[in-house]
Amino acid sequence: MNKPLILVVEDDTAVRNLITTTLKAHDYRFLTAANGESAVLEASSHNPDIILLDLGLPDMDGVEVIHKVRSWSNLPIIVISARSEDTDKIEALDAGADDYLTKPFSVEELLARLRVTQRRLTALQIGAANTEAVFTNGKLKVDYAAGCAFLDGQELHLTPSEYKLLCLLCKNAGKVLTYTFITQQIWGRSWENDVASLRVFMATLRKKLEKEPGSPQYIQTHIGVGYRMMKVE
Amino acid sequence: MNKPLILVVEDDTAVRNLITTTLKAHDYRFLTAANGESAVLEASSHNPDIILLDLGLPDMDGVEVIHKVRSWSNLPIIVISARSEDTDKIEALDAGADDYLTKPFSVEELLARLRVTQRRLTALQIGAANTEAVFTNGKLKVDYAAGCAFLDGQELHLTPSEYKLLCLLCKNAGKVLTYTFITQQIWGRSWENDVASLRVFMATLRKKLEKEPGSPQYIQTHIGVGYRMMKVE
DNA sequence: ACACATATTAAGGCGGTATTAAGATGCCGC
DNA sequence: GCGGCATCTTAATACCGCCTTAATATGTGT
Repeated sequence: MNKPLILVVEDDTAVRNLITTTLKAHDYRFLTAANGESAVLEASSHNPDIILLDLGLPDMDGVEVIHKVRSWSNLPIIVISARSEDTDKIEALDAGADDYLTKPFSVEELLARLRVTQRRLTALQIGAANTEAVFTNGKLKVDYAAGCAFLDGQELHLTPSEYKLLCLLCKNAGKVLTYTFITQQIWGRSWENDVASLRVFMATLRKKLEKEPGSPQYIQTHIGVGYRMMKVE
Repeated sequence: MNKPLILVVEDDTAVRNLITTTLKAHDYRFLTAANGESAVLEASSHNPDIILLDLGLPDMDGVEVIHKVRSWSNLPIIVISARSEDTDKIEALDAGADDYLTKPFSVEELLARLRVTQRRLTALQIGAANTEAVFTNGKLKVDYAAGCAFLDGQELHLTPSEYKLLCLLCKNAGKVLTYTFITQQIWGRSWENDVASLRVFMATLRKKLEKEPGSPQYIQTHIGVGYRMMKVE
């Protein structure tokens, strides 16, 4: 996977800088937001991998931010807060947060918890059921650990979106995946336009891995429903 | 999902009882282990959903337990420890723990973090191929989760309406379904013309799954009433 | 044999999907 | 900060297949 993109939501400039310099030093990319409104905006427009969220924001309560993000996405949210009360923790966690650190926090612990979250993300892409690191189907091979795909021994040059799409289909091989499910997994949302984009990606993906894109061998269309990875001998 | 099974690993009897009574009160099932060896054994033999792990065990270090479990499984591990040093936290998290609470911990917070973990588990199952919803009748198979049907092991290529119709009959196997009921389920309406369409769909469907469409084996006509999926041996 | 209900067949219109290309965006090195 | 490259988005068009409809054939009960 490429460098993960972290959205840092924190109004205190000093703390924000501390976090961002730490992130930069450890090979993360990052965005920042100083209030709730821009946090939601950044999250929806840049689709980060993880959100680091301070609860004490000037314009709205942090829990509200969690709710808004959760309304369209389930990307990991790690809360960093000065409030150490149990009720605060519980409220945030039940609202949809994945972890909760209290200030003052150790930078090393933050990094460790980020690694945990990342580990979970990559585990997700491999799929929970089959712990196989390599998916094989006919002449198609997908090496999840290496993050690349092969057809007939030859490596396929796939864009990030194409690769995600292929992984999703492979890890659910045999099942029909609906348009909305696919777009939610890839973009964390499901708008009308995303389905159109999905069709474009499907076209380019098929062109790369199907010998006759007209009569696909691997990816089958289910009209009005979605797509499905066929099991090839 | 059924009541989740929690493995509680804790050598202090008092703390262990506190945790287990709490779990029992909140509709969890649980197992217990008082040392590292039995913890690994229980985990491998009973396949719990989540492990609650105390690091201070008499026979081996808790981190070692994490490593052993992680060698074959990635089930969620929540560490509960008296050690509040950063290095301890980081070591455990990097070894494969999913969360880390320091004693004394709030019972409510523990429950909240358990809910977070559960939420993550169920979210995973949406994408994973765990739901075994398959209808079987003679040589006919309908995989609702995969969204496709098989006859004698061979996949049937059905149009959306044909598939819907087949599902409806299968889910009500043995019952006679009236024309109006079927059309309302498929199109959400019941006009005169829809019954005519239904007859056409029935013809194409039968042609695909009946060996002798003249004397149907699976779908029986009830004149003046509707159709019925027969139960075949 | 007649009337009625159901099955079959074929043709046309329509909607959803594939494909293409151009414009927008973001990312990288300089 | 700027320019070039790759990727993503958006829109327009062509295409294919499904659905509908109607007309005809077959079957069933009286």
